Amino acid sequence: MIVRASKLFLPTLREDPADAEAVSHKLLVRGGFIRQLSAGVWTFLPLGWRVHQRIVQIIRKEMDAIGAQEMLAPVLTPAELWEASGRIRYPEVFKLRDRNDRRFVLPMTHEETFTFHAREIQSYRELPQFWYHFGTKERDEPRPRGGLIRVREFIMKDSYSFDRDDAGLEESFQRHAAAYRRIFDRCGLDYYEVEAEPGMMGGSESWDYLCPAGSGQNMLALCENGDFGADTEVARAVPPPPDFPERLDAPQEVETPGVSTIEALAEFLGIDPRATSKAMPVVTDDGTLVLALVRGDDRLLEVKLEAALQRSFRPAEEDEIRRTFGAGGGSIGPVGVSVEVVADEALREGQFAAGANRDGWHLRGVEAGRDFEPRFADIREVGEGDRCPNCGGALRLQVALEVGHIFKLGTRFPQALGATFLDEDGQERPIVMGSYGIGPGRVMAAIVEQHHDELGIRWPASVAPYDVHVVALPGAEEIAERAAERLDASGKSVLLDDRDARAGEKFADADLIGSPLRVTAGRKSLEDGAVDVRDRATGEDRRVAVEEL
RNA sequence: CGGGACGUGGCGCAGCCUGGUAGCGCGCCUGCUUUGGGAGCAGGAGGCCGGCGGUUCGAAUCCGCCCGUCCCGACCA
Repeated sequence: MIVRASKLFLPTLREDPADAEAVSHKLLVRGGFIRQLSAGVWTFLPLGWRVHQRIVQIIRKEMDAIGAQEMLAPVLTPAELWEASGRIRYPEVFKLRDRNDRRFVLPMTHEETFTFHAREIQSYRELPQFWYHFGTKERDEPRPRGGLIRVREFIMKDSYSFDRDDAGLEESFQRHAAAYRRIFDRCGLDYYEVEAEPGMMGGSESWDYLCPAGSGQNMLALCENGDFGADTEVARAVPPPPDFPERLDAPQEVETPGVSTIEALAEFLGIDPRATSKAMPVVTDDGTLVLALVRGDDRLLEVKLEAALQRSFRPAEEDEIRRTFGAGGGSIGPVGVSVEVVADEALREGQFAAGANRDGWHLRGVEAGRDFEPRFADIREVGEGDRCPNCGGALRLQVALEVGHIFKLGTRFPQALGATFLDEDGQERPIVMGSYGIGPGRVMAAIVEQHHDELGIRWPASVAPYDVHVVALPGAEEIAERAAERLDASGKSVLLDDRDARAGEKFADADLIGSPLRVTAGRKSLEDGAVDVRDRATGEDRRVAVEEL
């Protein structure tokens, strides 16, 4: 197919849009791929939609290859389904009413809808099933940002597996994981498959596909030796060891007037800040007060504590702290308290300074197991300087973009919505479910984040808007046409720049748009009856006769 | 939801502090010249200055409220 630039709606911009920060945001807008309609709401212009469609097609092929069946579920969804699953209470769910006051939801994913249809599955003989669609998702995001990186409406490939038991789910999950790896490979992405925090989806296990990028909402912890990559929300790393002071046989009270920070405490006691501990009292959603304890130089990571407690929580308030510990926030500790203590793994060995539950006093030489009985859990945030849990190599943190997420959901939705089947023994059992999502728009943003230079985008051939960008310069229109036709005949998609514009402008647009090959027909090449072919990625140029294209 | 910034032709910006008939660059239209990396000259079109209210003889400019957009945080399949 030959598309003429003179007829194409391709509004390229010379300057970066003022409100863009992320590279992918700038280049996709400048290149005329996308335009914003409202915060987090984007239109794909012709070029952007072509790329989107190419990504969709790669996903579709790989989903079909594992036996998944494509269908299409609606956006408008009766609220009852979401009441049944309980997800209606999530604040980012768009809700609306019709003229008769019937309540609807605009889904962020389609677990409810697909489970609703899975109710027609009656026998183990019909299992497993893989269903998927490319559906529009809506999210009332509190803060959209970064072009296509975080949006309020987007298309997602979501698939759902239905199995009779956990072993079946494991198999379905692995097949999806393999398909996802092929998809991201074909898209030319550098990515990591990592354990993830399942968040509000729940379920027993989930994996994330994270792409290192200049912008993104996830943080990857990567080992210098390449044997470890994990989302910092779940990463379990080895913190640098403390330089412990001399061991004490029992905790010793020390008066520490006016000392409320870890730095001040370490300095006052003349010890390594790593040999101190920090107490964070929280109140869980059932009203229980819990004391979380991390090393003085560490930060508590809320999602990890939430996972450890299996409940959400809020920080305790000053009066709750005083009532429970008999001291203010800066002076509390784990010794002699009646509440549950969740201590970070880093506190398992050694003696640490801690608050004494007495204003203006601390304890030194506090030892877990001897002076208090905590429940240990990994609740600290991974930091620069940590070591790899596998090989001890240095970890570095890398911003990353989540392009896919797969979940072992189990029976939560089938149970809530009554999707059951009969097994060989005639027993009614809930279907065991998995769900698997990829955002093609995010994939597109991630590709641009990873494939660009100062001039523009360098699309991998598999997803480029056009295979070849033919630039027709004045006097060589005819040879350009012939080149385009020849390329078209050989099955390439061609963008022919036949606009009445200057050479520099055409080259700049070609670089910006970023198709993998550029073919230039102009006076220079005309002398040889040839064209110049340039590789966008390498910048390599060669002169080729039209007949040899 | 907390903090910060911004809103002026299509795009990027100045003007606002110190009120007095709205400006620059790019883009756009016409003509001539030019033509392998974003041309030159000449002429031209295009703006409820985000909205509403207030102060004032007079508001893009000062005050108030609202809306929108971006950034940081909280939040996030």
